[in-house]
Amino acid sequence: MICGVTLLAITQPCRHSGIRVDCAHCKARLVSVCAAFEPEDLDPLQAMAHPICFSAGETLFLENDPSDAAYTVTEGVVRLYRIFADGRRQIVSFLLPGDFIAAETHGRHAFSADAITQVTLCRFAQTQFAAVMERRPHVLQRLYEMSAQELIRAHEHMIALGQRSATEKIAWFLVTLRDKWARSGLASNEIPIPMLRQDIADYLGLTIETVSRTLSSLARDKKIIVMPQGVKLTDPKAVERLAAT
Amino acid sequence: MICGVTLLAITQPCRHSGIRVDCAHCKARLVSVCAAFEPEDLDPLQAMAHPICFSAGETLFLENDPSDAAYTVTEGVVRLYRIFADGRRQIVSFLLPGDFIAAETHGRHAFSADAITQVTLCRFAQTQFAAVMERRPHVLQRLYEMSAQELIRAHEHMIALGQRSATEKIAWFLVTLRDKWARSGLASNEIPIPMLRQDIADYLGLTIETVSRTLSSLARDKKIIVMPQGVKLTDPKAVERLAAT
DNA sequence: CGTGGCTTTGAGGGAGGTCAAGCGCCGTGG
DNA sequence: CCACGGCGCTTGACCTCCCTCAAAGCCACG
Repeated sequence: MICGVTLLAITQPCRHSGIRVDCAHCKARLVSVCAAFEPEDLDPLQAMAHPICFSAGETLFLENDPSDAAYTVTEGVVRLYRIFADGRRQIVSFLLPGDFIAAETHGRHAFSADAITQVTLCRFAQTQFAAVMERRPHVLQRLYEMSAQELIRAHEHMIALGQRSATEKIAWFLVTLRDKWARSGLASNEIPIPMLRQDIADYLGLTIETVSRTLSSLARDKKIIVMPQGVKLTDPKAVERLAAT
Repeated sequence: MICGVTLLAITQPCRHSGIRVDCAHCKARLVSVCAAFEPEDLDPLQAMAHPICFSAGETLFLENDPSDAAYTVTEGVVRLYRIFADGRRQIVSFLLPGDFIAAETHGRHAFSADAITQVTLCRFAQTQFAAVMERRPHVLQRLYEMSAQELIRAHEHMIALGQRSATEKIAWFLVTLRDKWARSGLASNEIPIPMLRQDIADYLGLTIETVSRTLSSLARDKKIIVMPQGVKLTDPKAVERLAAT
């Protein structure tokens, strides 16, 4: 069954309090900022990490909301986006477990975010976080490296938006999403896709119709199989060739 | 005369050695990483900063070149880009004085860069730079902030590429370029544009013909005046409205 | 079984790409 | 000094890919 992990997450109840933080067993730790803390030195991390939980569809925050915290996604998928007055929406990135949210200017969020599936986050209050970094430069170092990495990803997204055809965009989306899942331990050519067609369209600068048509066309060519909750790459090489990184 | 600054830079001779670093009088200092150093504490900065100079058209480095340094642009304009096997090119950003270059993965440059005008850079050897940051966390802090800021700019570029029409893209390009120049002290509605039409096209995901047609159309509507080395916004409000940030 | 949200598919149109020609500017050489 | 050639830019005509509008299918839920 495809997307077992995601579906499981959706069906679990979402409790907003009373959850214990357990950094030692956190699946997201090693791919997140938290990896800057040694396993035998998790106490200060655990002390300032506060878990929050959102159901699918809930809004984490809106653009321009005052921001006094940073977050690490520990479970679920988040979309980060900006909306125009006329309703156009650009999804800037999909956040998976391990991803860090700190994009803000002058204490306000630069983008809106909401939960695509059920989501759990670790919340770090800005002041505490700053204090910890003061004493542990390598945490800041780690944060900087992650941000630089994120910048490179953003650049590749730009390439996709600016230079690729609809088919290439979809192929690129599938391949990069597969690799992102792999990073959080789900390495497979069966790619869970919890987001709606509209999300994919707004991520790639296309319309839902074009997304749908393109997926159908790839399926007709026996390169993929479209499933209710995701896509299976039956000819990964061909799809990767289309993605043309 | 429009673009006096840029033209001056182009006509100056480019000497590759024998230039003294003078951080105290560097125009780019206050907007770059170097702002993390106090005015009375510029010696360590000056000690590790090595100036390099490139003529218009020269390549600074190519994608995948090993990278053992970071750079700050002190004069001129640089384009950062990636090229595909089939010749498509996406320009990821234009770097102006004060901008910092450190985008790399695993010691290799993630993108290619070359000089659009004559360019001078301050080079910081990776090892020295890392050593300084070790002792001065606030430099790292500054670097992180700049990188986060850059990430936000990249996201806005993505929005431009994904959601905007040709006219909106051009308007956005003009407005943001104007504001970038303003940041390095050249605040005016007469915008120097040292880059070629092809550069603009590859930056916005358009063709040179569309760039040209769109500029002509904006000029016909009396919103701008197209000049040999740049563009003058005759109706800044209208152009800003089109840019629809 | 009906309703509503999401997706797929089809038909037609338009924004921007492609191809091609011509212009303006500048450096070079006769 | 002017003719020539090259490069970058502009403009026009045509075409294509993707968007728009519309309808129908699928599935979950009441």
